[in-house]
Amino acid sequence: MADDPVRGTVRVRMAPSPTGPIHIGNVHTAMFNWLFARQRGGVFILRFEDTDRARSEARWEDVIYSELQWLGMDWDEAPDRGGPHGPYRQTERLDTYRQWARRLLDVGAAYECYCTVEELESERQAAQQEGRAYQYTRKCRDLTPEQRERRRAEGRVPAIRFAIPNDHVVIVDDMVRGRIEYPTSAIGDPIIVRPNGMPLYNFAVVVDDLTMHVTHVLRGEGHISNTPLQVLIYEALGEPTPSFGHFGHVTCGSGAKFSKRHGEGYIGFYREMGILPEAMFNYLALLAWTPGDDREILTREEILAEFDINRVTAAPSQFDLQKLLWINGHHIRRLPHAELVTRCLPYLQKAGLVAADPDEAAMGLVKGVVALERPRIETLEQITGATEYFFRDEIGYTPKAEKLLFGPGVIDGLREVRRRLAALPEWSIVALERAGQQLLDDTGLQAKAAYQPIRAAVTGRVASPPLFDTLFWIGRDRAISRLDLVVSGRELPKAAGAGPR
RNA sequence: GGCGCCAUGGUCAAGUGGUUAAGACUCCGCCCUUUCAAGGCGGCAACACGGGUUCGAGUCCCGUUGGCGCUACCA
Repeated sequence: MADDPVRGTVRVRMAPSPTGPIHIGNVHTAMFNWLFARQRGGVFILRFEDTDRARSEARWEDVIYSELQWLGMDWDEAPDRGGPHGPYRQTERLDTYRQWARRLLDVGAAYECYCTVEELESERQAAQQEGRAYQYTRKCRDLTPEQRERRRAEGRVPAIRFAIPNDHVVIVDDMVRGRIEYPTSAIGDPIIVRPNGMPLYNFAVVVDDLTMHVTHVLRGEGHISNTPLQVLIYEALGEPTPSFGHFGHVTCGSGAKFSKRHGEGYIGFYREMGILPEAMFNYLALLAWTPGDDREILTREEILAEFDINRVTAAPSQFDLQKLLWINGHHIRRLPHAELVTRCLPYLQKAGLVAADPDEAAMGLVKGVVALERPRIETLEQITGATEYFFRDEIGYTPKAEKLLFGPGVIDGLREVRRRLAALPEWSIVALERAGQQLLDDTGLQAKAAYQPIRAAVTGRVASPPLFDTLFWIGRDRAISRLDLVVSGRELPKAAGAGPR
């Protein structure tokens, strides 16, 4: 179903203000818009609401493009690629707003208001002192042409106000929350165009959405209260009203609602820590939506095939890093191994563990150790901490490892281990396993008692992948020199980070 | 203050008048196991409150409370 039965092709949009790094919540609604469009063969539009010139910057537009790209979402019409209904930046559409404002004036649905900011402010304060809710008095609504002329002569430049119809209830059939009723008595006549010609948000969105033929306005719940006014403007203009749907907000961190600053609400924060885009996509899809059964780990394709706006919940939701990490772990484990290696490599290089242009041997080691850690890591970045002892000559020892190495009889045991490892005819996992078994047979020790000290001595920690794989990839020379150090009784270097292992 | 939206465990959530109120994350325990993970099994933990409607209410209605939003010459 490529087309909406009554309106033709589905057209949706994301309309952010480029005033800071895009918030997770906006990415979430962008994603639902994208899913809705792609599922129906529709069009996904990107438009920037940059009328707040002081705070809008081009670099934030780039951030938005790259975050969408990272998540695998594409767009059809936008400033960067044009489209039939552009331009796609509000500051480049001023003429259009002027034309539509003229039309509102002509049909008598809007009027010029000559009140000054100071006058309005004092009215507002008066209302506040009397304890009544302020609403514009509408005193410019019925100005005669002569009165308007007189004010102009005083040098006043008018703003344009929209005339809200009296005693009328606007009904919106919201796609995610059903019928919403809103009395017009709660809305004062709003200014829609400033004296300097700059349109205000609620007017500009309507003009943009109608001239871009947007069929479904899917956005955050913060816009619910704006919707009745917007519907009134569509009606006054005699233009068809799009369908509306309002998603609950996604909040991040402890209560802080709109922290657009760096940190938890910024999606790049998660990318940098090694969250896979497919995991982020998966997690975000599960916020306010479920496939209708118990599945939690889903691919982008599965989500695209099964997303259903009728199953989207209206309640707000809290972003939970723990669950994202769990989902990320699953996606890491389901990645083809070569692909996982490719994605881990930059993290290892950034940590200085692997050269910028690793040779074949280095890549062999990377592949080997990534395979060992694959079931253990939850983020790509964790690969560095988890595998550094495979790459460095010098390692640090955690308190737990140190304590274990000081246990009774441990040093003597390790001397014997060192001797056997040095004598091994072949350094392979099979040979190491055989030697390990031999050690148990000869000493009568339990595996745990025999192996943990070895692990601690060669890795500096008490937890690692299976011992013989670990030894194999550490290599004979490093393993032996680490054993020598431990056996020597010299003080062991401390592990840098307070890593638990 | 006025108006609007929202309300199931700590978190994400299933549920569309009749269920012992699913499932997942987190946490705890057990199994597996050379350690740590992964995996398997099990456990703790919820319908915000008060009234209705109904034979019967987490589900419908009203009110209260709480959270959020709008109430701008912000978006």
